[in-house]
Amino acid sequence: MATGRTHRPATRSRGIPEATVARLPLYLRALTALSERSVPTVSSEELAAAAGVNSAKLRKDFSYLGSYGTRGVGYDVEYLVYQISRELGLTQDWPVVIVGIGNLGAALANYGGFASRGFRVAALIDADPAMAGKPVAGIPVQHTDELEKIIQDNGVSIGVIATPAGAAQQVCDRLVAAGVTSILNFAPTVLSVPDGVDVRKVDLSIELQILAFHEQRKAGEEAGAAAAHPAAATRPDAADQGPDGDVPAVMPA
Amino acid sequence: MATGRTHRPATRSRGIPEATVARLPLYLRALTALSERSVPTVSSEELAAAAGVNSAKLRKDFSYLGSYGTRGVGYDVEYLVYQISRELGLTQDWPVVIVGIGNLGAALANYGGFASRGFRVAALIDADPAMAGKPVAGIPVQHTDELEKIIQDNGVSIGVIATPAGAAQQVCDRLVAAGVTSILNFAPTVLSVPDGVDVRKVDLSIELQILAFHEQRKAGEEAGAAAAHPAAATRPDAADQGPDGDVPAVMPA
DNA sequence: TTGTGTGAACTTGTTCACAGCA
DNA sequence: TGCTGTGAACAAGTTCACACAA
Repeated sequence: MATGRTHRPATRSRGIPEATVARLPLYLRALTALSERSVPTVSSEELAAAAGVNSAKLRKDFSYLGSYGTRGVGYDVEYLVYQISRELGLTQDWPVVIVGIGNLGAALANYGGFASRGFRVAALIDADPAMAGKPVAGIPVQHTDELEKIIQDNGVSIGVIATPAGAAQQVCDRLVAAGVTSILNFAPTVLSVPDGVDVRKVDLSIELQILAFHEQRKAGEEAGAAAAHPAAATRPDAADQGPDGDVPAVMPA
Repeated sequence: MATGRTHRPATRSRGIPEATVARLPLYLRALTALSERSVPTVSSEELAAAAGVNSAKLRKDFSYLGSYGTRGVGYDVEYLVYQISRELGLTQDWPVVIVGIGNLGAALANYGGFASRGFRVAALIDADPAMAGKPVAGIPVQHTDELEKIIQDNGVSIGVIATPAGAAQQVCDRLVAAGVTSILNFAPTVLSVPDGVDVRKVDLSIELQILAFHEQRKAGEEAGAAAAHPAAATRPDAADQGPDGDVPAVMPA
């Protein structure tokens, strides 16, 4: 166990590991699907398969939240959905603003999963005066000049930056100054923010480069097993999606 | 990794930790910016600040690549750009297909950073016959029927899935069967793939949920220091971006 | 019997702090 | 002198394996 002291489950579990937090949405999605199919209970094994992780990890993750399962049976789907939602703070409504309504911003505005789970697009903001008033995904775009007012009037604490890289830091500074404390950044730039503000970044080109690295490695390995022809031994049921490090790598000191 | 078996091919000493690989693109971007400003050398301290990490980590990361710095001086920018590019496999050209040309697919197709660094959009594919032939970002959309042919003709090994969740697994299976071995998945679904295929996922709603978790926690902590008014102590140089940060999400099969 | 919950072992990643080279 | 390169300490995350509740 992490902290020496045995913590009380039910209410406030201090210290849920970050890696666990990052997986809760995954479990939640799988559970929601089960819930829609009116499945009453799941075992860690089944749920883990659905979420693409292994079952020991899932059980460990859940143990940080409390003891919500029943030995010999499994987890109650509805109950878990509720507990995880609460833990993630999704039982309340989070107004979100999207800044930068280009291709990507529009895609985000149209993204359905947005609204579905506690998030509400409070406003779309763009620097181009020609965009002002034009509706995107049914929401009229507002000009950057309104940014501070929008944030304050709507009590927005989460902002999404989908501007070009050059504008991102400036937009970020204004968001933060206006009271935003969590930022999801799609611009390919490192943002600097004061303490207490969370930034998460999503970066297409970084993801591709990581894939290229592994791809290159595979190509260099034309010696191993039945490589060479991927089309051949397609066995589409590998199931276990979750763990992250492929390429364990030898690492000789 | 999925099956207990640690697949450890005969590949040489190349044991670059996954966490390091995930940061190399960051360093590369910072270095490219320096290169464009004709800066000849950087210290680990400066480069680390530009990339949003701390300098010890950066030095450790570089040490896995080799000894490319000069003590007392720093790193040669051009040389490092080359070494990292090579390590990431960006000295070759990677043809990529994007499947699902909705809002998001179009945004991706238009994304400049795509082409800039070794990646080339070889084709855009969509299931809607009405889309066929329509140019997006200057590239005509092709129908899903052509998928296998496109992959094979262009030697594509990296595929981007930007379809609705319901179609993602099927598209994935076809991509893999046709020879794709790396997939970047934007659909909110767990994909199952055979061993040897890498999947990385980008999921807006997961990112937002993680932010909501931290946001909720902040709200519950209204006791701490300078609470309530973030606008106050703005100190825009906190530098280190990834506190809990990246949480990549490599999902090998 | 079944499947959760969890100490304990293990693996991976980060930070420290300093030896040693330019 | 200044900054890299790296062993060693530390921290976080994952997996194992089994006691134990239902």
